Amino acid sequence: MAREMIRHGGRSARIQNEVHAATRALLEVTDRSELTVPMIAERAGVPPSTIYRRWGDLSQLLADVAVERLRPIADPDDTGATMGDLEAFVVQYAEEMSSAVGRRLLRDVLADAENETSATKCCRFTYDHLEVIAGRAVARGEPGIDIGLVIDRVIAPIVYHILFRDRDVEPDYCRQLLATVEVGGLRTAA
Amino acid sequence: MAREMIRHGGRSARIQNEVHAATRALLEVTDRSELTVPMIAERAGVPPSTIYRRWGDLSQLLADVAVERLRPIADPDDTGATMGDLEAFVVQYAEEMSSAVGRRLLRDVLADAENETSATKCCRFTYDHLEVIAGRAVARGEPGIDIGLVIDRVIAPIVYHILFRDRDVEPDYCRQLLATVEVGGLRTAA
DNA sequence: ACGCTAACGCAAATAATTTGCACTTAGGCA
DNA sequence: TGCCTAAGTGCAAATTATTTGCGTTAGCGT
Repeated sequence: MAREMIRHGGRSARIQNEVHAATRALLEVTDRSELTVPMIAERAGVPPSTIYRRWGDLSQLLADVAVERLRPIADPDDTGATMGDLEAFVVQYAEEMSSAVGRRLLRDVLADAENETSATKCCRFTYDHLEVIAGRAVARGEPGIDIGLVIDRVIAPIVYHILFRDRDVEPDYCRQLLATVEVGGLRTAA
Repeated sequence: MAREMIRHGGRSARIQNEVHAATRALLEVTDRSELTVPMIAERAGVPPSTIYRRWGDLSQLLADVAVERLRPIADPDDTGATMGDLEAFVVQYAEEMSSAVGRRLLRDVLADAENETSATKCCRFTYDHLEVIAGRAVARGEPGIDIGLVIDRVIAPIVYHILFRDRDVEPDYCRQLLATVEVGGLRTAA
């Protein structure tokens, strides 16, 4: 039987939690550039070799931790109206991602050269959130939103400016971006 | 005299060139994840300590090399018309950046946690290119282009999709993005 | 040409990463 | 339920990468 056999429970899971927790805790007080695997291992109470075997190297571990932190814990706020939902989501997204912590998470996710699935997962989170908002719109009988258009017009510029630090992404700017998908009643993508 | 005293010529410059060349050469045949500083040092004919002292670590060296490779060697093509210039530039930009090499360069630039100037420099290149095109437009008496708008509407989505790998950025898609800044004769940003 | 010192090369010391082997244990199966 | 098997772990030795002190080389300003 060629079954996959990947362990999820018990010790394995406990170790994953402890390593993740140790990483998060150390990132609070340590610069990313002086964070090391042995440091995390000691704090988590495991030997370094366990971390190397399981995650490969520091950047992959950081990417894994970052993805977990970026994973949404709840659906976007329901404001009762599609544009309200969008605005609430986008403004909060920009605020979180442009913070020092958020920026680091974004970079950790992108830095991980192997396992490009980190980046894919992370952008999936955004897509899923927008899909929930789109679903609500339909349920309410409002015109649906074009998710691809929102990503291109709103999310992408925000992420670009955060990554390249060439301008702030304050709420007003986010609303300006959003306004461009609103014209003509959330029209379909070009 | 509190002059800075940074050396640019002679040996120092030669070493920088050799290390850069060695890095580029090794990246052709080696996966980024198995590239090491001692490897580059040997190929460049310098001791590893020289690299560590000068660049700090591998990711900073890779970022430095990436910035140099992204630095434009010439002004964007002059097609005789503003939209033609823009289209030529954007399509080529997307093609270069979405290749395996381009994607790696982009990530190397962003990965470097210290010295965030790498990212800034790199996005400056794009801005400068657009400024040249904008300057030509004015010189021809055509309406000027809003560089911020082009970045938000065209460059940012392209970069986003390349980094997160959630869709291809083929020429047609680039032209669609460009079309949204063309409506109303290159109108001023929102 | 001369002096000053940034940048270098070397090698020893330190730290990180890899690896073989024995052991533990999650999860499937009887 | 209680075996069985291999995924996952811990340990420690071997390897490899990184840091650092110190003497030397060579830009650059005078």
